[in-house]
Amino acid sequence: MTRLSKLLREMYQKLWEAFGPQGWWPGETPFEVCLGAVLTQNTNWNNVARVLGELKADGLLNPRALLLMPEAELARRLKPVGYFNVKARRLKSFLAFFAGRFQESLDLMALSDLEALRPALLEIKGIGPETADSILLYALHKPTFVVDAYTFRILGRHGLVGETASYEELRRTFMEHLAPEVELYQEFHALLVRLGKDFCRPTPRCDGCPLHKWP
DNA sequence: GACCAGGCACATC
DNA sequence: GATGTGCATGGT
Repeated sequence: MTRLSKLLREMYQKLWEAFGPQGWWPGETPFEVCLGAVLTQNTNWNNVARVLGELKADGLLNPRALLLMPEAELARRLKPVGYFNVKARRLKSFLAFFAGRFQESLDLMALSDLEALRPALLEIKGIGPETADSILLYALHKPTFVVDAYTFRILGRHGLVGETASYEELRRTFMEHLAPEVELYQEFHALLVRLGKDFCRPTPRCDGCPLHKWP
């Protein structure tokens, strides 16, 4: 067992003991998870939940309705999440990809393997590495690790990776040192976000942090 | 009123 | 490859 795999397991253990299961991703259907992944880009989840709730209440939280909706109307509905023009365009490009290749069926999409689907998702304008990995891990249950701003900050501050590490370096760090288990990856990422929100802020709040002065 | 939030594309050096 | 900029609302 390498040093890193030991540290990562230890970190996961401490977070689990401190916070318990996070039950991610919030969302009733895989499709809703995909939309949330795009809408939450650089945005507070509360704003996303509001917009998704409004779409759901109006019966519009499905591929067909959103494909038919004019982009300008979609943008108007996305206002609370910020970047609404950009995100309307990004959702439209995701929907087009999805309808074109999988006939609106996430079940078919889930049949594709990770190695084929990840590059395909990354081809879509507006789907970067974090959004692609979120869709793969939480909507399609593929064992890929999601790296986000909190992951960079937490691993950097605790000296597990260099300050200049790239997205792929961090993703590889997790995937090469942990068993490729979907549930483990889901909980670990969610726990890192929880830690980031509660303690590992841009200005740290170390008082009470379960990883204080660790390792 | 500043700072922050579960990024990404694109231009430029 | 690294670095800078635009995109924008809502909570603290």
